[in-house]
Amino acid sequence: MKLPKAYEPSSYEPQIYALWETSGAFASTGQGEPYSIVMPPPNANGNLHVGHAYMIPIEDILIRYHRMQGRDTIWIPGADHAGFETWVVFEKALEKEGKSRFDFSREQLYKMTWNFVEQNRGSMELQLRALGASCDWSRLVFTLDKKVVNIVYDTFKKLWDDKLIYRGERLVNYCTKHQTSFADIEVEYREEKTPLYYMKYGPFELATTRPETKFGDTAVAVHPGDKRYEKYVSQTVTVEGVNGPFEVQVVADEMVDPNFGTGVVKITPAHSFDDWEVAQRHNLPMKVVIDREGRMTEATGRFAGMTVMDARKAVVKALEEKDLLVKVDKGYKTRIGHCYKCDTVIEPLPMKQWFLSVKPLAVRAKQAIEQGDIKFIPTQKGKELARYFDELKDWNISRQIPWGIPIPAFQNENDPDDWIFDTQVDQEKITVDGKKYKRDDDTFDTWFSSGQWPFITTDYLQSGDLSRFYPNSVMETGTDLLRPWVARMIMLGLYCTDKIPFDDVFFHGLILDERGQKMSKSKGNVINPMEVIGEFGSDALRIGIVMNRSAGQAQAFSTASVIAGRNFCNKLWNIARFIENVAGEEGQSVKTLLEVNPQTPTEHWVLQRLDQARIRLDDHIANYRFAEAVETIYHFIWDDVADWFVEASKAAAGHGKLSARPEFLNHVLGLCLRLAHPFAPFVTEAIWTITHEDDSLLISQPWPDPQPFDKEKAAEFDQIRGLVSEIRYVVTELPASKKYDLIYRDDTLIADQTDLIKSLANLGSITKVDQVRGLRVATAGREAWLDLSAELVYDHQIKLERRLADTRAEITKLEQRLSNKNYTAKAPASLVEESRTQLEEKKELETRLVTELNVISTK
RNA sequence: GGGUUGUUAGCUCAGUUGGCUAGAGCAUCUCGUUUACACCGAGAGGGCCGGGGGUUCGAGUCCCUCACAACCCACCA
Repeated sequence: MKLPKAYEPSSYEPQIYALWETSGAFASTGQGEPYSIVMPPPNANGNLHVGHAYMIPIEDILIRYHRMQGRDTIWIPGADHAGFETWVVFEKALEKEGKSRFDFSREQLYKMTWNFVEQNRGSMELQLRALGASCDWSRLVFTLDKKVVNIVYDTFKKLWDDKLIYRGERLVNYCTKHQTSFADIEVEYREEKTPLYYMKYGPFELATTRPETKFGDTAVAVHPGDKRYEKYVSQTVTVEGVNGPFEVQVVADEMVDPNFGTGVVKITPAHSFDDWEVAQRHNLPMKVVIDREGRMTEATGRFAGMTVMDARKAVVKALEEKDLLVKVDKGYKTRIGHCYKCDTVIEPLPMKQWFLSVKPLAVRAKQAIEQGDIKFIPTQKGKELARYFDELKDWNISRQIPWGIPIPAFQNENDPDDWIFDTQVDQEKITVDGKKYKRDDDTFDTWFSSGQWPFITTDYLQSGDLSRFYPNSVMETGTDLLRPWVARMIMLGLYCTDKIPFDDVFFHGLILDERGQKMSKSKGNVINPMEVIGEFGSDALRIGIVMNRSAGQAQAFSTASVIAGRNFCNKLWNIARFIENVAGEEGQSVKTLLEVNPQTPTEHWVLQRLDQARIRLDDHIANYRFAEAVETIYHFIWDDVADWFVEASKAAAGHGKLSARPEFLNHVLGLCLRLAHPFAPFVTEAIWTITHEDDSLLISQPWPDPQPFDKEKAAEFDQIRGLVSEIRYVVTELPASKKYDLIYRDDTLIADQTDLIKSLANLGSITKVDQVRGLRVATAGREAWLDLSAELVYDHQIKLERRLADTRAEITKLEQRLSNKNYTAKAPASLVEESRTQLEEKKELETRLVTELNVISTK
């Protein structure tokens, strides 16, 4: 088949992907050393974003590369039920229909959400295909699949039996709109202006931003060293309040800043995280005054039923009326937590939750990190994580949304403290040993189940056929998931399997918009990867996003780089077109890929370059330097293959000479496609399948072996390149209307490669002469002259003079360096030797330049 | 307040354990329609490597310090 003139990604990519998928190329082979990646599961019913457009190519590069290396490779895709995110979307859809979650039972809600997800599912899977993800779709795991739930229950049971699960009342970040608690990391804090009210408070005066919580006060705290209030500590004082007098204890606690406000703090254990801590330390009672709807409770008397904000106004007014308000600082600023979805102010509320005692798990995880059992890229992330394990608090694993894995626990109807583990979560009530139990309606925190992802997806605990892929070779994820996810995978992985879940962790940074701003819907600066693919192609996006980017750094998206990627694909395409044409003219077919040994210097040279590129790619990929790897393949293909090798092959192509042997061109093309395939899978595969008449696929080809080339021969071509570059440099400055001639004497390389040099340097002729004239091609160090008129030579004089000055400056520098005894004594011998050689070369060049200038001036 | 990262060409970024004249892409300038490619070719220009100090024969790279930016954690009653 013939290659069409231009590469149109959109007309090849879908078919190419379908070819791969139907051929079974994505499946593990069962042969060789296992190499595995488990994909961080994208939201099942969402769309991919640019973050995925970075994550997927990286993982795909690793997978394709190792697959070609002959490893037994698997990339397991996943789909996330995305507990909270999906829930919000679903609830909005419900609201549109004029319904609410309160109209349905939990079972109904779960089923409805399931159907909702099913309906909206599929787009992210299509988008993964558009990105070229060579993952094994037959292994796709959904985070609510039965097997996931079963393992999560086993883990919960194991933790339960190990007494690491407990029911505790804790202050939680509670969103009164979503009726759910949040992990600390899910709360968005913002600095805001909020009035600071100074009020009379028994014998004290104190400041608070939340006067409405006054009814929940059970103490006041002062700093232990604060002389002003020393005498009150441990006393009970009577406070006149808006609802009449009440009593509180006075405690001394370090958390109080004696310099802030009046140095006195009212303690409301039920509605403030700090106060909660103080209450724990001093055994203080707790009084709840705000309910889950965000309204004041009966305990607040006449304020009951008011919203928090209304109550605040009403209480302030009441304080004023009772002359208890001293002053108001209206300019006070503080950080207030908001629900990251609906922006409602987060209320700290005490609630019964399931907790996991993380200490024993964290200690083990930290130890593993400190022993270096896991390789982190970038390295600092490991240290960050080790510190995090020190300060990790017990993990609240309950969530109050129906869309998730139900917690398999039941409560005795007659004894609230009697909880049993049971997996019959489809039953609202069960009877065990004659006692009636009621199901807990909470679901697990998403991270509790996804924290087990590496061994769930590989069926490790079930010794399934994928268990050889655990631990995973590498976990590739975003820096933002270091704590919520990676930390948990390590803890739970060690706890459940006694193994670290992955050998390496690679963190990719956030992708910012073109101006370095964080992307957000509200800013309207979100880049849709599918649009980029539509415009430039999938390979272009992959290359553009991987190049100019390093691990763990938040960096801007760059359309220019995507364009570079597109151009690269086009370059590859056209190299293939050229080779196809030559092969066609010569009657050669590309059907078979035979090993073809190099003959000419050009051929030796290109194999040398190819080998060097291969070695560098191996090294870059082994060290997760993807941007450098892309740069390596880009420049090898463009500079070495297109600009030198292909150009050089033209010199002989028209002469029926063998230096442009079509079979060798084909051979090189095949090697290039293989090297480039992990980075630009679509275009390389398109070229492969079009130029090969058999039904082989590039995706399944082996990575190139070391190449047979002769260094000496390759060096000859380097000599030619030097000469050609020099000629081009000189000729560029000359009038462009005509071709120039080269003359030489006693130069076998030039004699042997006349056609090549003539073609590459675009010369009129190359002739051997006895008497030279014109301008010597000075820097290349060959016996060659450009046959120029005296005027042209004279015009070039200035350039030569400048070059001479530069050369002399370099000589001075080198001489200074070498005359420094400290340098010659302390620097490595090889380096000093290098400097010496360099000096020699520069001096030779100087001599040639001087001679040439003398010749010019005497003319 | 604590921590992390960053500050290199007009823009976006590389620069691996300190070592040759600090690189790339895009952009800019000059020349060029040589039948693979104008999504091209040949060539060029452009950098007090954020400021200051130090260690070293040698610093973009290590140390100190300052400035600015981003992010994370904690705290702010």
